[in-house]
Amino acid sequence: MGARGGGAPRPAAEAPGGAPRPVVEVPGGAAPDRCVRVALPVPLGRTFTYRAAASLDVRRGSRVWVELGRRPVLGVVLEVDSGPGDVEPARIKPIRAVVEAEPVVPEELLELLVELARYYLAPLGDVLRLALPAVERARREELRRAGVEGSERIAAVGRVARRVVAVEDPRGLDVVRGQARDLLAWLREAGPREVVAVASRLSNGRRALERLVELGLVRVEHVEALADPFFSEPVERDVPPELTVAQRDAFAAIARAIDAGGPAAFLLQGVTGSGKTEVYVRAAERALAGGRDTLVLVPEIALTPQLVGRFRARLGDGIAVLHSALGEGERHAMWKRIRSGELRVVVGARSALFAPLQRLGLVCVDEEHDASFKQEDGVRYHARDMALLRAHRAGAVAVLGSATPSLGSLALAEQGRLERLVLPSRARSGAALPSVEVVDLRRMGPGPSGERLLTLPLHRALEAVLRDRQQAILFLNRRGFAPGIVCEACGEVVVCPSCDVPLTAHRTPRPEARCHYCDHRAPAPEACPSCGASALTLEGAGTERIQEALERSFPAARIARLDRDVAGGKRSERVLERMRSGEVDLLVGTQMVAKGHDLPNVTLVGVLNADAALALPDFRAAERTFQLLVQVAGRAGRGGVPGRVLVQTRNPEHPAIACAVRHDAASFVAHELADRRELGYPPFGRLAAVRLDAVDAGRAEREAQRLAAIAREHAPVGAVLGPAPAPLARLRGRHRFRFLLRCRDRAAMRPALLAVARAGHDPVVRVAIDVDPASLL
DNA sequence: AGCACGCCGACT
DNA sequence: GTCGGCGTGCTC
Repeated sequence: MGARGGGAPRPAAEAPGGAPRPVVEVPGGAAPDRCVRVALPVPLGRTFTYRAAASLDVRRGSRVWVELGRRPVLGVVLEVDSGPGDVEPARIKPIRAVVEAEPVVPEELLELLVELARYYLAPLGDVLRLALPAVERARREELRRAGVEGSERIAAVGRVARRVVAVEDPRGLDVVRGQARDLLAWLREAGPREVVAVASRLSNGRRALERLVELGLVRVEHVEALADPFFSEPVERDVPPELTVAQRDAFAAIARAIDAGGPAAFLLQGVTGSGKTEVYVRAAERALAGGRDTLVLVPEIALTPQLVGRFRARLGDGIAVLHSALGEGERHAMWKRIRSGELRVVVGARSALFAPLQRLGLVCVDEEHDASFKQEDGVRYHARDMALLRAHRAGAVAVLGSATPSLGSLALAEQGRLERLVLPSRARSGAALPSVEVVDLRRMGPGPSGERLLTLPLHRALEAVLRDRQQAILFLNRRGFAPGIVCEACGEVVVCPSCDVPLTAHRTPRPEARCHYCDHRAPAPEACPSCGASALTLEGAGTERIQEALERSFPAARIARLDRDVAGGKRSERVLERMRSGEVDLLVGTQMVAKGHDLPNVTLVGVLNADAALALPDFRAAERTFQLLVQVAGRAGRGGVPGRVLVQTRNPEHPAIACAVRHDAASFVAHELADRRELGYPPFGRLAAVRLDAVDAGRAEREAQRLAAIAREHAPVGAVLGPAPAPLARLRGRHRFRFLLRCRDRAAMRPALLAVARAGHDPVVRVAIDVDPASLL
């Protein structure tokens, strides 16, 4: 085929920045083809060049259907008239079709994606797949069926729902009576609704609806269903609460920036309960009023139903909620409604960063310190950092909110790159900060229950709570019954066969030994796998053991446990609901109890072992511990009753613990920043980790040595640390090594990372470059 | 990543 | 004699 014809390819004629020039002449004097640079959803670290017939309307951001090898793929045009580059012109294939000329993502977002790929050394194709719903990467069959004009059909996936729309009509409401009249009034007021919602609203809703359709007052149209738990129940609009003085000041500053329409960035620092959400909501209203869209990022959407509820209650249903429970079709439907401008506020976790809002004016990142904003596999981006970048690019206002801001954000505030806004007290009057007491585990034996972590002071405090019919939360960052299974006879610890980490003993629902790093499970061993003696004991305590001990000591109390074993995702909300309604007196749990749930009758919080997180081999261990303690302590005394927090530790003088106890964030930050400065760790330097793993330890190590040597050649002296076995030296049967790059700034680090990325490697070894690692584990 | 091509074992 | 295993190599 191919009218490649007489167009003798010119020698690559390009001067960077020079006038774009046609490279392929079309016989007969027709307008010449252009070369177009296209990003494809393949994990190759480069773009591809295609020919676009002059008649095709292609622009930067257009989606095009091209052939890669022998398969059709959808790509995104990055550059029109790019010239052939160093590709032999004869090899350049034509664009098969322009799926839609209108840019698939806003220019600002496309720039972000390109920049993100560069920053994290990730293939642009991988980054594109993050940003486009799966359907947008359509497969061969779909493309075939869809044909050239097929963008709509390619996209038509997902369930279809029926929606009722009031028809523009000069007649008043009085043309109908009864329920039909009420219904019409509601539809005209509230806008389109799904048929299901309409029918259930009135006792005889279906009949009323039929009547309105007969009269031509409403129309039923087919749309893609939302089928979303967050939308299943209509939310009553609520009245904006009055702002505190601090909220008003913070909002005023943000509103000024929004009105000015320029980029600006704020750090909104406020303890839990100080009303950050209300500031976000008002800022979103302000942005909407000015014709700009809002993006709200939260650490985990399942844990923030209150925040979502608040947004819906105030802004109505024009909100997209993106969460992991959405199916591919639903996600896609949502994506399209965002892109079309129908939904102008997006609330979601990490990946919502890529929501195709057209006129972004406000980006809020709630709980900005939360580590889950960092993607830990695939493209390892940090959603908070990229949110700042996106906001800046889009000329939008960024608001990072937290009770315990990350040191990175605090450093940015000090440099004046974030404007700091502080909400000092709790919005609800009468809710004072709890008193925090230290229990020194070194001087404390086991309490009356016989359990070491239920010390006497804690035991007494629990008794008081139960006596006063209040509630308590006990926090222990360790699920299962016991974290160690040890043989009394030979001293061996039972470890996971594929991870070399100690197995955790579980008792419920059945006695088992489980690995917390892979899915290994085995029936609880009867005898020592190493010496055969029947002398295994369970060392240490996890949440299950604490729950058991509490049940023994307080038989009358109603006790619940909240961790990944009892409550994955949705069920955690049920446990919390039982707590809220007073069906539970004592709640034992892991991280999950620390997040911002509002439990007004909780007056006691016990941190059973504050040292657990401190012991991790990670330069951020102290920061994490401090944040965790402040967050957990924030669970106490949110109602009218003052709260009490007991922090059990063997390191009472450690700054992370001592400062958290005194509510003294400033001292902690000063201390920790001084440490980081001395060691050249972020925020005073840049860090990148190169992680390698393979089944064969020798090959992984050899590759680590080789790549580290390459990095050393391209990095400042002393910047490469390692390689060394990773803290979890074997995981899921693979041996892990890593080395670190620690540089003054990004520019110093980049050549070494590029060299590593380009070096290629032994195919049995997996290599991942992690820029700005969130965890060194 | 896909999807080809390519070169060695058990089946109609 | 073919179907099919996944090794390796390329995609403008």
